Amino acid sequence: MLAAMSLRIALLGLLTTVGPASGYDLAKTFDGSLNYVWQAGHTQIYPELVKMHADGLVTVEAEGARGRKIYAITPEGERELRTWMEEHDPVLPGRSEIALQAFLLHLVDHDQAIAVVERIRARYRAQLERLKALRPGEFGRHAHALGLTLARAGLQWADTTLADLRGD
Amino acid sequence: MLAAMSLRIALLGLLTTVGPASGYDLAKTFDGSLNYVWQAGHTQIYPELVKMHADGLVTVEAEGARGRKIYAITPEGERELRTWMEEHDPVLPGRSEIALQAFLLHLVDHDQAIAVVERIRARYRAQLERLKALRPGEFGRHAHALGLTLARAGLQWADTTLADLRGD
DNA sequence: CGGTACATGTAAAAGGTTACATGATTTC
DNA sequence: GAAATCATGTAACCTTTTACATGTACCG
Repeated sequence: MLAAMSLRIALLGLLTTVGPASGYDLAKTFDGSLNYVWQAGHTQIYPELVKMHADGLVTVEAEGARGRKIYAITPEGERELRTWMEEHDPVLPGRSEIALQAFLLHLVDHDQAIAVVERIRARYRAQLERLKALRPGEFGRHAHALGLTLARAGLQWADTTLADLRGD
Repeated sequence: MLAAMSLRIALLGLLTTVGPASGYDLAKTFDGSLNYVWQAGHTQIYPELVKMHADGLVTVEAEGARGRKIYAITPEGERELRTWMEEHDPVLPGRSEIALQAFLLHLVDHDQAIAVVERIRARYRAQLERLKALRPGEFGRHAHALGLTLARAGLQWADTTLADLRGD
């Protein structure tokens, strides 16, 4: 069993949380709230559901109009999900364009550096606003709190850095 | 020109910051400090340098012992790097195993939830310690500050969440 | 009957990881 | 002369993105 497969876990988690759903539904949910913690488009979700079906983690519970297929999690899928939560040691994101720009700030001149940090600030600001606008429950409560905390921290860094750059 | 290509930017940034270097050197630097903002192994770096050479962004300045090749950034490479810093709107990391576990916390029982958050806490703690141990200058000053701020925020979330879980 | 939302897919390319492979130089 | 480090690479595989492709049902 591979270490990654987080897309699988996200799908199994959604099926457990919201009950049986189609790939289309799951893609919408990704778009609406889960996308703050894990992103995936329908072109990744549909084939993955087929593989999960082959692996016995989900079943096709019903087929509706327009070829709609309703997937439900199986006991084996539940076991896989629980095992991952209990045993998987999560890794910190190892790539961040924002952190890379921060890292390379010294390579651009003073005014450009300010512009870069202001762009980063706007990103964190937008993230914070989007998270604040989410209805509670639309997003896992603890993940929501984590997202808010990290967005506020990023914003704080941007403000401190701008003050530093301007007042030198 | 594609939107991503951040590995290229990271390599160009390093060549500008530390001067001409071999793929081996660059891989070491990735390992030592840049890895907090962008990760890449030598198997990704070597072929990328070859492509960047073909695209005129770097030159092979010298060849040393053991087939060592010293790459230097070209004016075109400098232009590419500057353009990215000036124009690229950075995106927030869209996938986090930590956030995914936080999102799915409600699916495991109380004791397991505490164990999950403690594991996450240990991750942020280790990150914070590693960043604090870095000699200043070994890591871009602003990226270092951002890393510290985000690690402290994650730690804070973990502490708050643990208190919340324990005192219900 | 035209537009929007529903619903599912495939294929090619890009980005990233793991395993394999080779050989030179230095240090003890 | 054995071990560690230097130094570069390839191949297979997995993950993710982008572009292409198709057809159904509902709403006005």
